[in-house]
Amino acid sequence: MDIENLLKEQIVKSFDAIFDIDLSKDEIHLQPTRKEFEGSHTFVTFPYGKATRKSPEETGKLLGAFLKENSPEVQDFNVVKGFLNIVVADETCMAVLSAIKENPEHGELPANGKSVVVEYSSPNTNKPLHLGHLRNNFLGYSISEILKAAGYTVTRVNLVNDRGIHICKSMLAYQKWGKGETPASSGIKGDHLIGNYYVKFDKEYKKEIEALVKAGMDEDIAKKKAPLMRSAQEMLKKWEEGDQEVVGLWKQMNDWVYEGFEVTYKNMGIDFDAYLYESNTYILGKDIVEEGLEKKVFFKKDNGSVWADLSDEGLDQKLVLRSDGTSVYMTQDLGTADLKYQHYHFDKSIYVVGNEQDYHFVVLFKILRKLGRPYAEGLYHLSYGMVDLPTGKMKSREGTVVDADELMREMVDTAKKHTIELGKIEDFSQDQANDLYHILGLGALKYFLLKVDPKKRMLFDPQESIEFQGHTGPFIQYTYARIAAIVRKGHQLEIEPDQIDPKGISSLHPIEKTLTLLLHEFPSKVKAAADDFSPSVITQYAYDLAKEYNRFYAEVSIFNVADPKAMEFRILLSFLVARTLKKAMKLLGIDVPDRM
RNA sequence: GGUUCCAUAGCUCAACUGGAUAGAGCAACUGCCUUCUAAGCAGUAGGUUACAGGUUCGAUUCCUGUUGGAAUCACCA
Repeated sequence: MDIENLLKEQIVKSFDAIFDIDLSKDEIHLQPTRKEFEGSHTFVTFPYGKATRKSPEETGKLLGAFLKENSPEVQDFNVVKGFLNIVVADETCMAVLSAIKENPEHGELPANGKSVVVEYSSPNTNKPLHLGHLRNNFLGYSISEILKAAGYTVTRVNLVNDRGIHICKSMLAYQKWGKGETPASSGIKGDHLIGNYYVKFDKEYKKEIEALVKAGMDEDIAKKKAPLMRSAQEMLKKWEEGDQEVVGLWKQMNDWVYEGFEVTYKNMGIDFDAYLYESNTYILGKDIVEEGLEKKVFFKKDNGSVWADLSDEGLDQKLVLRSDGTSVYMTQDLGTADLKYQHYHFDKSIYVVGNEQDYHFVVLFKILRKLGRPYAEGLYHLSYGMVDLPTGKMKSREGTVVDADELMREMVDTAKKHTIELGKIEDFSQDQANDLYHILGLGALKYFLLKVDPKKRMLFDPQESIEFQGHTGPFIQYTYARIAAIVRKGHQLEIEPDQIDPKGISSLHPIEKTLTLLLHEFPSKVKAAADDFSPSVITQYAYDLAKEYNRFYAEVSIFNVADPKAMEFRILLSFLVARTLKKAMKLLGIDVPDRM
């Protein structure tokens, strides 16, 4: 049963009966009633004035009266100007709650037989993960969970960027200045150790450029001629030729990085179904370049470089293969797209990549369409905004980044501090306490990064840090823990939620009704989040639900009521709110604690 | 300079895709713990939705222009 759908049907019938106007259900649009008015669903009558030949207000009144008379689900109505506010019947809400209780999979949509590949994280192996990566990872993980709940089969792929000039920069710096340092010898986590050398390279490289410019060289030329850059390029060439020493160093350093990443991913609670490595995929696109030349999608310039001409689509020309025959980013991505399709036969393929690469993906998708790839329509760039600091953009090379490991540690520390101050878990073991700090700290961080619309850039102020009060992860976790306490107390009284029948209460408190209808909305929120690829739909929903529950908690007594049916109803309602909050948070990759 | 995106309370964000008096949180101020967890609840204050036009019953939302900001336009990724 879907109340909104049902009301739409009733409204269609009413239009037919009263005005002899034939509407389809899809034309009817309902919106939530603003809380200053009575009711839950609102139908706007302004657009129908011409057809009904009545004022919007009169139209609303006629419709409302008809609904109240003929629909058992409509208990009452009121009309304000052109707004018809509908009050859903108590019995309907009880039936709704009963149905939700009976369905442990409430909020999980039936399997739709479609598969989707979600690519996210995709780190470079030359530096540790930072705040920007956190947004990427949390988004990718969450959207995967949401798509699963929406009925898709999901494969999560991490395409590791493990080769290229930037990797050689770290390698070169290590070779020159590393003195055989290892994670073991220095006590530095592998990814951080490598990152240090990437920064070192940039510092020395800049010195070289400066010196050359001072000697009278043009800056652009100096950037290319600087000895360090030339050495790095030479190293890349050796790597591509399979030079043993270079490849050996590359393997060694990448292994250190992977050890570091593994720890970070584990802390984040992020994982993948498959890994792809660019060192394996970078050659793949070359066949497609040939194919594109045959199909006249690409053309070759005199120097041998290959280009896609997209000027007929309002874009310019784009390089797909260098004149020396080596591949560029675009070449690889063409090849990897095919590879993914061969492996997974996806209906949709999502790329979770920052919006600085918008243009790249526009071009990539257009080319694949021109090449007649059957999967081209299912490609989607989930383009998310950058995370800015108050000081501006983060730059790894300049060391002005918020490090992921450090930030997570700080969040957990802050959670610990808050928890100890409140002193509610003094009977916890050390392990239990540490688990809780982790759940809360990561919950705060994930919620903070996911609550903003992915498309928008957002600001992170490390000074003010992340809140644990108000519109936050811990607020929702707290609400869950509160309800867990209620359920425990119910258990002591031998009242078990799954044995409660919510029907047959004499009347419902308005907040009980609101909560029930909110629970009822969960599946449609999951669908909306999946359709928009937007976890923020879920964060907002979880917040609204938790907020409303806390209002209920403050206003209504659960165990201190005369009517045992009313008490049971409230326990069941609480239980189902908790169940739904837990599910919603799971879609965000956030755990909830039983106590906090 | 071309293209794309953005601009909402002091700050961080919403606004169900064109609907009611634009909502939350933080920060400030007032109340509420002898009763189920105060990481909570209730309230006060805070707005010319960057600016100027236009479209219509109705605009934060759509169109045009202006101002300010970001990204991108590499034989980098």
